[in-house]
Amino acid sequence: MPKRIDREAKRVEIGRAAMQVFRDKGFYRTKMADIAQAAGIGKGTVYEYFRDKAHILRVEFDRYFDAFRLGAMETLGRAEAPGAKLVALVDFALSHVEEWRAHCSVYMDYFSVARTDTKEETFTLEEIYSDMRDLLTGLIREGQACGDVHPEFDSESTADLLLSMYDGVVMRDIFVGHLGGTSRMREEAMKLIRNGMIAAGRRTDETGAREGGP
Amino acid sequence: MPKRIDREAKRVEIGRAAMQVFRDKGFYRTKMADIAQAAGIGKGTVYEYFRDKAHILRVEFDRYFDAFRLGAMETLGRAEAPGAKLVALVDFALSHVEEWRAHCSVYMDYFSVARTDTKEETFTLEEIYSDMRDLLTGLIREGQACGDVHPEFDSESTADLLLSMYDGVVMRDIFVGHLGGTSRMREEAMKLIRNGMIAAGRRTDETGAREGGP
Amino acid sequence: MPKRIDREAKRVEIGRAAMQVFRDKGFYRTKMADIAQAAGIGKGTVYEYFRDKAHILRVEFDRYFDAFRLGAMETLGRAEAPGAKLVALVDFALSHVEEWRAHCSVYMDYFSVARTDTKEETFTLEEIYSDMRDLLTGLIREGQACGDVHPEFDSESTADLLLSMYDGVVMRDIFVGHLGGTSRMREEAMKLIRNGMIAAGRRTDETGAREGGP
Amino acid sequence: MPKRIDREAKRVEIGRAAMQVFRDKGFYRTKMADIAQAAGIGKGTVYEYFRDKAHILRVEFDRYFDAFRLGAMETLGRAEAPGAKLVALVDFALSHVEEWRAHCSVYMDYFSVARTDTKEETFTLEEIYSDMRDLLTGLIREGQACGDVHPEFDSESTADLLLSMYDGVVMRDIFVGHLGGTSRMREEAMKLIRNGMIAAGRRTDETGAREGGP
DNA sequence: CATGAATGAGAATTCATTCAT
DNA sequence: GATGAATGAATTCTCATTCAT
Repeated sequence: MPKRIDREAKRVEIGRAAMQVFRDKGFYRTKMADIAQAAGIGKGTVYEYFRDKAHILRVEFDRYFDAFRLGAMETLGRAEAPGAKLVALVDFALSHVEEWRAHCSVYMDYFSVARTDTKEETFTLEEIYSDMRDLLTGLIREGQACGDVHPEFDSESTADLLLSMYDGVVMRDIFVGHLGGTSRMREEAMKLIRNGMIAAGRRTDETGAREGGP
Repeated sequence: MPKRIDREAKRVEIGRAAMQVFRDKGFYRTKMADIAQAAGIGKGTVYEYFRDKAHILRVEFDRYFDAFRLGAMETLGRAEAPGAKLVALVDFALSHVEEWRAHCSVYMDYFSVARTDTKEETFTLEEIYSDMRDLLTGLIREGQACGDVHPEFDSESTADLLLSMYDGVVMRDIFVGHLGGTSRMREEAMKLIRNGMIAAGRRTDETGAREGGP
Repeated sequence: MPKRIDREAKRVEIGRAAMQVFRDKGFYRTKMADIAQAAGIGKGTVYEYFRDKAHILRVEFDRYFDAFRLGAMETLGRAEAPGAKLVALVDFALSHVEEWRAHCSVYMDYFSVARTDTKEETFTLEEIYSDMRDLLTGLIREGQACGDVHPEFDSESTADLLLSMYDGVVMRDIFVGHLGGTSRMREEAMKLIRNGMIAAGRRTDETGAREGGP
Repeated sequence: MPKRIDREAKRVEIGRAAMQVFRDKGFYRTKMADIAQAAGIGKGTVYEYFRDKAHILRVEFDRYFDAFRLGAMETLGRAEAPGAKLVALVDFALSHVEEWRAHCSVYMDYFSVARTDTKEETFTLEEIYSDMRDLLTGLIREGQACGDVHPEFDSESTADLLLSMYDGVVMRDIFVGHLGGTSRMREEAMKLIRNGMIAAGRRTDETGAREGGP
């Protein structure tokens, strides 16, 4: 039992070290030796914990996506109306980016590896995008049904757009790189969505009232 | 009397073939031999036209960014008011994605290579982002000054957000992959921005009136 | 608990094998694969011990020159008079050629590589030539001052000439190739130098008296 | 007929240009393109005049050795006694180095190529060395027979030694590189040989009397 | 378990040589 | 003849992965 825990702790430690290196040099330019060195262990030892280089990425992003899923569910549970849920979800997603900055910097590489991997390993990517897309589409439809969301928006395309915004913010972080940028972008995004999509008079959510009635 | 060849045309041709392969297999998994084969030429010939693999990417994306810059300038020239310019610019940017789909699919790899390149080659990336950011920031400020744009938006962060949306849409294309998605996302994005950022009563531009109101 | 290996011993072993191949095929025609095969190891393993092909040469000739330097110093320590030192030094140098035949055969390639190397690695060549030239020049001058050496010789040019003789003997070995040639050339060289440079009556040294006479 | 001459002139011109580049970069690092550029012609044109890269070397050194042979014969023709012939020959050989400096710098590469060439082309090298060795051996023997040359020298080994001196002086030039060095080395070499090998009282030759005696 | 020495498949790149114009 | 575009054989070098200790 303690063994288990030690092993798992070490795996996490190696994963963290690897992500750090991926972030600095990019996945493809990172050598297993770099990872081993960063983790302070021998080259062969990495293979005791991960099948191969791509596996590290996979495991790390499984953690990332699991946290995302969990947070998203919690967020949805806390809000009542569809419009509020929608806004809260977007807000959560962008805040998630801030919390997982280390992973975001490597996101593109994960994308690239997931997309071009030849072994047919399962990468969570397509699945979670599909899930989130369905979720958003449903929320928009419900929101429109109850008058929270402007009816002029096409639910599917708008869901795609929101996902794209999320992706874009993730990428942005890689470039601009200075802390705080994401947080402020998130605020603007929230304004944009509230103003642009949510019907006036419904723009209140638990994140904080933005517009108050008459 | 030697063989006369339009080197520039051939270069473009090889570049096109390379982009095709990059799109299919990803930049890092693409071998120079693949490119040569796709272009129907010998392996060594590729090196007659490009210094190395990354150079192909660089040249192709220079073309991409040049076209972007040109189109953006033209777009700005056609609109009058800052708000209209802003909307038109976003509209153009998203339409550019549609036109240059082949490049967008490889965008992430360009990102990755540009970011991690060890030789100190010049990649246009940072420069154009910086330029566009300044441009957008300026437009938002002007728009706010003349009442076109809601004053609650922070110009810099909002510029970043719009750039992120652009990046996100570019990426999206890689995943969803089916044509038309981008076009419909663009429409939703325009609605969102008009509704959310542009003051009511100013939401008309040459792209088409959306809300008139007396 | 990992595999323990005497890295230095293995390095020497690979170096030896490489020199053998260089000798047979010449440096430029030798492939890393040849060296690996000759050393009975894998291609990649060579790179664990040497940066590249030229590095092998460098390391091997560092050993050669170190031995030369050491031997030269010892030789000088054993002789008393300048003339005797001079003669003993030339004698040692030529005997060194015999001992290091394997290296001499590759000497020209070392020359060539050292001279044209593009990376700015340090090759010992210029340094040791410069050192030896100074040493010889000094000895000749001292010898002339004390009457051991004929005064008509210009010390610097004669030092150059003696170095050239050394180089020539090194090269010769490559061509003639049969053992023993060098040894006999050395004898003739000693006669020539004793007769030609050393004043009669001083032609005795510890290497063996040649002319005594009252 | 004029065609012939033009062709030959151009061939010489290309050869000269090639030697210049070989001298600067070394034979192996020189590309055919470098040679073409240095000669101011197209890459393919070089092949109109030379079979391949090694062929340029071969042709150029044929010219070098032809000149050597011719000069040696003339030199021998001018001297009378064996001792004088010997001295004159060595003197000529070293002066030849001075005259053909451009070739000497490339001598080692010629050596190397000649030694390791896989196609079984004829390189003059072994032949001329063998010829010169025989010639020198003969002269020494004759000189000893008539009392010109000290009897203690072994004719063959001494011939080898003299050849080695020649080789060494050729090499030296590559390193030291400053003009004049060779000329002064030659003077010292002549002193050494006259004093060391030639019997007193016979040390006069057409190059100039050195020792008269009372 | 941990390790790092060994490996060889694989990719980039070079460049002598050919040959259509 | 002259040329330089095209080529692919040849070589270097890298690095993920294995495995004996």
